[in-house]
Amino acid sequence: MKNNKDMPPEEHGGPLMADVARLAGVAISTVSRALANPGRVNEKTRAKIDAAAKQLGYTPNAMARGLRVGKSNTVMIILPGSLYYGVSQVIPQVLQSINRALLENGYNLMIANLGRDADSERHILDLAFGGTVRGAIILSSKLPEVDGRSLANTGLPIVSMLLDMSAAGLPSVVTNDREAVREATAEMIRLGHRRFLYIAGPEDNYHDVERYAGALQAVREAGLSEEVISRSGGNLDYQEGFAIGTQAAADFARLTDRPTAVIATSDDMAISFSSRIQRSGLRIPEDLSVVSFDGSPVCEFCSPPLSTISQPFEEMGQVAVARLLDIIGQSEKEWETPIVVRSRFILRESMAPPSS
Amino acid sequence: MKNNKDMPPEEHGGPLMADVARLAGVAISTVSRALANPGRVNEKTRAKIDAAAKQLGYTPNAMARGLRVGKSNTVMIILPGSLYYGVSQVIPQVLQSINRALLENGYNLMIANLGRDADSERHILDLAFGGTVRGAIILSSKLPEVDGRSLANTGLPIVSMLLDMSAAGLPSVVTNDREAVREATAEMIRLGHRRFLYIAGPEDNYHDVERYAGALQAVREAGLSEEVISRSGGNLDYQEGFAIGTQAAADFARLTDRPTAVIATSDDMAISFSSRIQRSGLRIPEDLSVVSFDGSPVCEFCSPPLSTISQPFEEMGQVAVARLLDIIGQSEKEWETPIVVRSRFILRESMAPPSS
DNA sequence: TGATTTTTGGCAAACGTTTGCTATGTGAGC
DNA sequence: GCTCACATAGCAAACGTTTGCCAAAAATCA
Repeated sequence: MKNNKDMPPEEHGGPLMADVARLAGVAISTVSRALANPGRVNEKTRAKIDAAAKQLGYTPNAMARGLRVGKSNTVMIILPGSLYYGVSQVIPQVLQSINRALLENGYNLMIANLGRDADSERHILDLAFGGTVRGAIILSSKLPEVDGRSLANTGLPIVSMLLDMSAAGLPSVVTNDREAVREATAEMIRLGHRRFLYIAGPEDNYHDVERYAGALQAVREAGLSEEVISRSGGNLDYQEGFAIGTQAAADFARLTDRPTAVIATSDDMAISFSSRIQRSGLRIPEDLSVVSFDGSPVCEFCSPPLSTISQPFEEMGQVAVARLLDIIGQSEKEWETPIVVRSRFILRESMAPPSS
Repeated sequence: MKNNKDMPPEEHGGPLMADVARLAGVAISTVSRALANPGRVNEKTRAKIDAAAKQLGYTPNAMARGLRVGKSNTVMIILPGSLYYGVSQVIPQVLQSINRALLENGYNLMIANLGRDADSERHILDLAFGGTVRGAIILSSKLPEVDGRSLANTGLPIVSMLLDMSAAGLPSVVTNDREAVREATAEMIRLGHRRFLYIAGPEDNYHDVERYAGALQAVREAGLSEEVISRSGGNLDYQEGFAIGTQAAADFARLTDRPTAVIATSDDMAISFSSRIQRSGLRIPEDLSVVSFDGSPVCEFCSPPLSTISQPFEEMGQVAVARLLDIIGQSEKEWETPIVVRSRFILRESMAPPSS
C-alpha cells in the first residue's frame, strides 16, 4: 500500500495525526491517546485508529511531540578530539553497545565531538541547553564550558565513562585499570622478572596514573624497590600510541641495566615497540616479555601473540546507559563512587620467564 | 496544573526568548530576527539583544524552531550491523570526518545502526518520516523498509558512501576499489609473480566484486590466464576478517601449485593469514608476497610491514557531506555516476620478487 | 511642508503534538 | 426513574519558535 486517495494528506509532508483521525472517524486527541497511552481508549476504537495509521503510513512528528512534552528522546555521547587509535576498537565498540542499549529503551544517539576549539564546546552546550538532548555520556575529561554556560550546572543527566569523574560529581563507569595492571605485573614477577619498562600514556592522565600505580603496587607487594620500574613516554596522547612505542624502543636500547619485561599501557604502544625491538634483533618472549592494555582483537595475531588486558567496552557501555536512564527516570541521585567493570587479563606467548 | 503567567523564567527550564525580549525592551519577533536574520534589525537594537541574551545565558529551543521551520538540522549516518573490524579504523575515521564537516555547516550527527532486525529498520524509518533528520548518509547496502514505508521513496536526501548505489538512484561516494587492486596486482606481476591467491570478502558484495574484477583485469592485461588466481573465502563478512585469513592460510597449505603472491581484500585477512603462514614456517616476502586493502595504520608495524591500499575515509566523508548538503540546498538532483575518491597504494616490505 | 519610500519593530498566526478539563454515553445503585 | 459513578471521546489550550503582514518612524524627495 502506498498512496491513498481517501484523503489528501500529501500536501506538505507526510500524513498528520489529523488525517489519521479523519480516516478513523475520531478526534485528534483520541488518536494521540490510542497511539501512546495504553489504557485510555476503547479497544475497538484503537484497532480502527491503528488500521488508519498503518494505512496512511503515519509517523508522528518527533519535534512536535518533543516541544509539547518538553523532553527529547535523544542522548548524546561526547567523544574526545581524535576518534581513532592504531588498532583499538574503542569507539566502535562503545558506540555499538551504547547505541543498542539506548535503542532498546527508545532513545536515539547523537554524536558530539569535543575538540579543543570553543566552537565544539559551544555546539555541545547548544545541544544541552537547547533541549535537543535528554542526557549525555561523556568520554572526555573536560566538561564543555564557554560564555558562562557550563555542562556542569545544567540539570542535564550525565554519566562519565572510562574516566572516573566522581570527584566532579559525575556518576562514572570505569574499569579497574589499577588492579588489572597490578595483576599483570604480578604475573611478570611470578615468572621471574625483576626489572621492568613501563611505557606510559600522557602524564597526569587518569588512566596512566591508575595503571602506573598498579605496577608500583605489584612490585611493592613483591618486596621489590620501585626503582625496578623504568618509565618511558608520558608526553604523548594515547592516540599517538605507535609513536610512543617506537620512542620507547629507542629508550630501551639506551638503558644500561636492561629490563626483561615491558608493561605497555596500550596495545598500540606494545605493537610498535615489539616491531622495533624485534627488528633490532631481540626476541620476544625469549629476551623480553611484553604485556599491554586494551585487549584489541589483533593481539592474538601478532608475532608472538600479545598478552593484553581486555577492556570491557561492551559491558561498560551497557552499564553507562543503564545508569543514565536511571538518573533520567528518578530525578537526582548523586554517586560518590564509580561503578567498576572488571577488565580481563589475557595471557599469551609474549610473556615467559626471563632467559638468564 | 500550574499556569501562572508571571512566573519567573527559571521555574520551568532555561530562559525563553520572551525573557530576552523583556530584558532588552523589544518584542519577541525582534529578538528572533536579531538572533538569526542578519540585515533585518538595527545594529543598536541587535547589540542590546545580544547583550541581554548573553546575560541570561539564552539558548534557543531547537525543537520549537524545528517544528516551526519544518526542518531539523540533524543528519543521520546509517551504519551496518557490526561496527568494528580487527584493525581497521573505518568507523571512527568516517565518523570523525563526517561529524567535522557537518559541524562546520551547523548540522548535528545522529547514529543509526541498521541491523538485520525489523526493529532497527523501523527505528530508522521513524527518524526519517518523523522529521527528526534532514538527510542521511548510508554505509549499508540495504535500504530500510518495513510496513510499506521505505527510505527509498521519502523525499529525504540520502548519500551512499563506500558502496556504489547509483543504480538504486542514490548519489554515491566511493573509492576506486577495482583500479586500486588492479594496480597492486600489476605490481605483483611486475615483480615476477605468476600465481596468486585472492582472499575474498563476502561473495556478491560490491567491494568484493570490484576488487576481484581488478585482480582479473591485471592478469588479463599481462596476458596471463585467469586461472592463475585461486580464490579463498567468500562466505564470511568483512567483520570476520581474521577468521577469513586464518581459513585462507589453511586453504593455502592445501594448494598443489602454490601461489607466490597473496591479495587479501582487507588488512585483517592479511594479518591473520600472515600470522598463520609464518607460524607454519614460510617467510614473507621471501616465500610469499602479501598485499591487502584498507590502509590500517598498524600495517606499518607488522613484521614484515604490510603493503596495503589506503582508503581515503577522511576525504570520502567530506565529499559525502558536501554532496548531501548540496542536495539539501538545491532540491532534486539525480546522480548517474558515483563520485570516486582515489585510494593510495602503499608499498612495503611484504612485497618482493618471488624467490624461485 | 506634505507625499512617498525605506527601515524597523510588533502582532498574531502558524508548526503538530499532548493533555487538563469537560461532555457524552452507559450501567449500577437507590 | 433518578442520581451517581465510571468509562470514553472531544475541545481547546498549551509548548517556544519563526514569519507574513502591517504600523510606526525615519529618511528622502518634490
